[in-house]
Amino acid sequence: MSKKDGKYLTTGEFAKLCKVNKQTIFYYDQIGILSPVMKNEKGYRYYSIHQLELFFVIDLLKDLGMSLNDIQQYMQNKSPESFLSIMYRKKEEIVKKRQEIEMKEKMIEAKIAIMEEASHLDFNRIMLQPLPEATLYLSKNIQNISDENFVEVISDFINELQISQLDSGYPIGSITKREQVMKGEFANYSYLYIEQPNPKEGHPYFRAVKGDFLIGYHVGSEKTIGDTYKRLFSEMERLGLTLGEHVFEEYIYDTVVRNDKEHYVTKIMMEVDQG
Amino acid sequence: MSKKDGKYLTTGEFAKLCKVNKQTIFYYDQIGILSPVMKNEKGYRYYSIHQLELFFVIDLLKDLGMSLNDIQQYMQNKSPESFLSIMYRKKEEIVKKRQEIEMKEKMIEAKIAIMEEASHLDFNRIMLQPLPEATLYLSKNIQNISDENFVEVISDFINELQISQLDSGYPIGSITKREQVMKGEFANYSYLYIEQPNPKEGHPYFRAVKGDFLIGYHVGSEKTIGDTYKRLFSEMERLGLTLGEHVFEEYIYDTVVRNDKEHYVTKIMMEVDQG
DNA sequence: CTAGTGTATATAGTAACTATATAGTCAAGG
DNA sequence: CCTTGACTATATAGTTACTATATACACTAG
Repeated sequence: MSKKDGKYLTTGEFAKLCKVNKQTIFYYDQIGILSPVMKNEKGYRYYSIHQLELFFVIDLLKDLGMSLNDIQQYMQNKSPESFLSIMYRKKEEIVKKRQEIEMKEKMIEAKIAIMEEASHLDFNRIMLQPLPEATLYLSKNIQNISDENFVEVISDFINELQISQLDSGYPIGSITKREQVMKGEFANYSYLYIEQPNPKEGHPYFRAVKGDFLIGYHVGSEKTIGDTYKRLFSEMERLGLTLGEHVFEEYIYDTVVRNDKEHYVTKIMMEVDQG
Repeated sequence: MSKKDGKYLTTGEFAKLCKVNKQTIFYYDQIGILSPVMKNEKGYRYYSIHQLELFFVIDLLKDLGMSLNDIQQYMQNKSPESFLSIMYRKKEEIVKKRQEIEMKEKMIEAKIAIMEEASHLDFNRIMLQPLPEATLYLSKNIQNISDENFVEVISDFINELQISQLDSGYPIGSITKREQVMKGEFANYSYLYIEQPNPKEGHPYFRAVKGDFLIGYHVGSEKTIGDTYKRLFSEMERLGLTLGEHVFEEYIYDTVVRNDKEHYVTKIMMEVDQG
């Protein structure tokens, strides 16, 4: 549709170019954030192609978390200065958002790697393996911790994961000291940890591990994990090994991929020394 | 809160760690996507820290556009296999999403650059400037085009911008041929274009420009652009120049930053030859 | 001149929260 | 032991940004 002073688009055409529902365009007119340049005597709306750019800007702002209400505030009172200041603000936000996306991409890759690896495992086999050095982000010590303190430590740990983008997608694991394991206190962990495949500089709570590990898998709820520890200990004895300083546990299949606790799988990695 | 078999979190604590409203946690229980591991005789909910991981996964899926309904479908029937297949799908989607974010970041940078530059301009001055070579993405020819064809060409142009991520954030400009300009048909454009600061390989419709330009700014609606052309022509004559092949127009201030057409600013760049 | 597509308004429904109202629970201090 | 304040629960209504549906008028092609 055209008039002498330029070419115009109908609501349907405009909506198609914006790749949204026609109703959305009506709605934007109604709430006053994007009204047609002209309306004919029958009430038909006509948009100019310059308004497409405006739509794209609205879409951009919306994408960056601006509400239609806030957008409307700006639209009532446009100016190059306020637009520029919004852009500067949004520039900061989008950088953060990009970093979050990048982190999530890494998380997905990690989940894929874990699940692919798990699908090729025989959970009944116990193996002796040297594990390479790894960087772990540790929580504060939680051995014999009280309930309130536990919540606080976990809270700190989780917050730090999110603030510093340390959630690599790898499972949150636990470290138990030999003494507790020997006493059968398998749930009396000393630390929680999360592996960092690409460690960042400037974080204090890291810690490297390296050495020989006896690795077994416990299938079922945590309550029966003692049974698997028993199997591991007898295998240890058979191989003439002694328990090292720490035992690491990681959930491989948990509430994320299983409905039933009986199908949970916990990986147990025991540091061992040649007797 | 704890029980002999591990430490538990109340709804409030859990919500805080998830960084969401407590009501949201109730809601997730209600729709059955994340229910507490246990509920006491008074109906109090208790969550385990492993459920935090489940929440993070839900949040991830939600972020990647999965509806709570779809998430619920999965949660009813979890398995490592279906989780893995979701992850593979989401991996593709997040790559696309990252690229979109990157594009939007570039767009914001471009808008900032344009606005900053504009804020330092004197719109009354006419300048003779050599312009460097630039890569432009062009629409099909729209000279003397009919209304239906116009819509189709614009549609193609805009679609290609979005599909091939060519929307650089620079304004959509127009190219008018000398002949039309001489006849005073300032709105009878031959092409639309958008500048590509980082041109991609493998796109046919690109075109480089380079040479001397007489640059002026028209303040006000398009209807009165003839006045500014008149000023440009007299300046051209004063400098002993003749009009070259094309004239480029770009909206600097438009409906995005101004409510009133009288404050729109159009940049006019006339190719000129030394007489 | 009619069929089919387009436009309009008005109203109701949806997803995913979010807020509010009301009531029961619990631990700490006087 | 009782009260205060901070927590828990459910139920219901409200919000945002659409999205769908119903009804009526307009335009265009055969």
